Amino acid sequence: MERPRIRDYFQQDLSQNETITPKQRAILQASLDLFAEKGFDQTSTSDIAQRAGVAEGTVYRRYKTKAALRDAILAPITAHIVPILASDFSEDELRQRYPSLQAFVTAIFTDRVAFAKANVKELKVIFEMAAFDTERREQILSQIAPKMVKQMGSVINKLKADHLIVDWPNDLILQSLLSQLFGYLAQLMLELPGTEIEREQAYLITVMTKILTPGEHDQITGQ
Amino acid sequence: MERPRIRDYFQQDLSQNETITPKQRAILQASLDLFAEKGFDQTSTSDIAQRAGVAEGTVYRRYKTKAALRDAILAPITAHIVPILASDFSEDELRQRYPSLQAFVTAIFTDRVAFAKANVKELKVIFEMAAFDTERREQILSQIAPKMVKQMGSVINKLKADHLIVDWPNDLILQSLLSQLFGYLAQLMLELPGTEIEREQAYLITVMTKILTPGEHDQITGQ
DNA sequence: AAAATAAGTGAGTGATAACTCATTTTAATG
DNA sequence: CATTAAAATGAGTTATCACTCACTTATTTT
Repeated sequence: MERPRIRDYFQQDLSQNETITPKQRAILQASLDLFAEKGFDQTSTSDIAQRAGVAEGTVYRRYKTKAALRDAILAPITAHIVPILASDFSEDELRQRYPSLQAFVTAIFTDRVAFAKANVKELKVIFEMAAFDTERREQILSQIAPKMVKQMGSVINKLKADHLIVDWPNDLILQSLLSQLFGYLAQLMLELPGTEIEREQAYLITVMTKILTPGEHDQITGQ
Repeated sequence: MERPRIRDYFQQDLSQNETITPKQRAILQASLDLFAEKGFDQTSTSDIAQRAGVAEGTVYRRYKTKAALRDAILAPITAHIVPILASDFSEDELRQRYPSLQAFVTAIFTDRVAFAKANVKELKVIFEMAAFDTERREQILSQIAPKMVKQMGSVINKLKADHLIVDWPNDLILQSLLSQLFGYLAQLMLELPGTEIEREQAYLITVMTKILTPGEHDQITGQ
């Protein structure tokens, strides 16, 4: 059940361009950890230096500002989170036919959820930025949203054509599915008490299947 | 279509204990606005003073620290948000029978959504606090969660007894419904582009009904 | 191994933000 | 109207934080 970690792509990205020293790597790791724990504003550069075991000046050697450090952390996350969360649909999953919608939904979401679980810190960071920093939100969404809508849109269209799922506008289908997914991820990220993760996961699949299944209540009334 | 505003309870609360001067009221209003616009950390006390049209010292007259000011804002929100979001179920809605589950869900959620729309600023503030301040989150949740679970739990139990909805654990039902609601609220709060609010709202009801409707996919498999 | 380049250091700096307090202004009371 | 109390003021204090730089240590090159 090995899941890819954004962290790995992270290091991969960096070592492509220039060599990265162990101390610089420690700074990035400490920043990610602290941003996820306390949030960006609540983390000082001296906090980062302390956690990374370096002098504060070292933090500023590669990244000229704290904002640049944040962006250096954010970039690989936004770059890799979409391809993994949204891609591979048409290639792998759709090629083979699934016996039921439930089986299909299960196949698609179990490993996405596993991926999310393996990258909780990264998700926390990206959520904070997207939620409370308007500029950052627009930046992140402009990179993520179009690809996501396109990738998943093609899957949805194929399923619609075969009358396997409800005939609703794609953005509405996506919204309800993502709401369920994020609701689940919120539990992981916020470490809410009294949640049995495994049970929730099976339930998540069931609810998503139910939403997608064509049925009697599908006429959307109102304007 | 007048919906209660937390703002009103806010002023009500304050005027009960002591008299509140116009300038102090302006400070609270400015704080709420700025916290919702920029977030707590990004708002300085001088920002607040400027927006409220008072001297910075005046901000500290009633509230000894910035944190105390935050708590004074947070308290009435948490205190009144639950009774309105979760209550009145058994009293009003459940007494009369609804022709369909859809009608019941519609009746319950339309005014909750309207209430949320009328209090977007307050919701933004409470979400920021709950999302990235662990202490505040526990404080807020300990006040909100138990009441919510209890209030809505009783409604769910009655519906279950009549076999009108799925026989799932209450916390799981709540989670999926709240996920949908929050997914919708996120659009309001983040002002995401390209969303037609009215259409989403009708859709929200439909999805919630679909989730609740008993059916064939309701066995939760997996462990 | 000497020279040159890069990496790392930490005391120091300027700016900003939270918070204080002596004084002034406003409101209440006799 | 005079006196007293409360409210408001804003210049000033302290602390913290992002960021700099002259200098030291490590690494690479010749």
